[in-house]
Amino acid sequence: MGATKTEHFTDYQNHIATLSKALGHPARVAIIEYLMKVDTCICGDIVNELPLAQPTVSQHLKELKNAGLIKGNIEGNAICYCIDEKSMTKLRDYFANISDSLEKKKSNCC
Amino acid sequence: MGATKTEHFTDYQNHIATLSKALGHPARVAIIEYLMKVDTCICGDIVNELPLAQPTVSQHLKELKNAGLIKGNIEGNAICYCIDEKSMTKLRDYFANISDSLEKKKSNCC
DNA sequence: AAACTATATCGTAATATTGCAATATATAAA
DNA sequence: TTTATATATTGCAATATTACGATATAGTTT
Repeated sequence: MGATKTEHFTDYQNHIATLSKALGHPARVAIIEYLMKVDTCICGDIVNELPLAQPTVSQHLKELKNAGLIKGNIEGNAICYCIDEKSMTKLRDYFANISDSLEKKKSNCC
Repeated sequence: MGATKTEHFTDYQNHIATLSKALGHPARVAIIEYLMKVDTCICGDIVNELPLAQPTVSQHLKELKNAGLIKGNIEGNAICYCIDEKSMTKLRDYFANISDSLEKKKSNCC
């Protein structure tokens, strides 16, 4: 026990969970917001933007990358991280679909 | 160490993280999908829909409720859970905003 | 009241996450 | 080549999450 029983759920459910989980930490939300703000993906200095030590930031970046939310390219001395548009589209579509369905239903029982 | 340093981040970042984290487990994604499917919120039997023991499901429901993703009303013997529309709207808006901004930028450096 | 049903809580074991100091790696600049 | 800079990895302690058996709670039915 202790480990998530991923094998009992569908690939889609696991995928949405993986993407959501990656954003389930304020530091990682902050990283995404910083990547949005800088506009370009040529960006070092993510560490200086966050109130966390360098190894901790590196670890959060790795998790975002593993989940597929960001991409990273080696760019000389620094590394160029940027948001993976596809994953954001996937999340947008998922929640848009739920939101739209709820609006149509208007089952106001709660 | 070990605990998330929420105090260093904005309320908004923490809120998005809380909502995302709640969906960061396939069982909780499955619960949301079930609540969408049944259409009405008069629904017991969530336990029978999931491949997990009753206490585990109860715990997942509690987490979804704490995060504000679902609401629960006592309905006689059973409990009526349903999706909290506001939180889904919030997530939709958040990801729609990111997705739209990325499309406009088209900074195809990665 | 007693039995049944649905959900919650407690206690606990297994596992995962968070955070950071120390250290490694790799490119750039001098 | 040495030094500086940026990022990654390792190792470890503190804390959180996941899962479930046992048990509690609360309403329903008989």
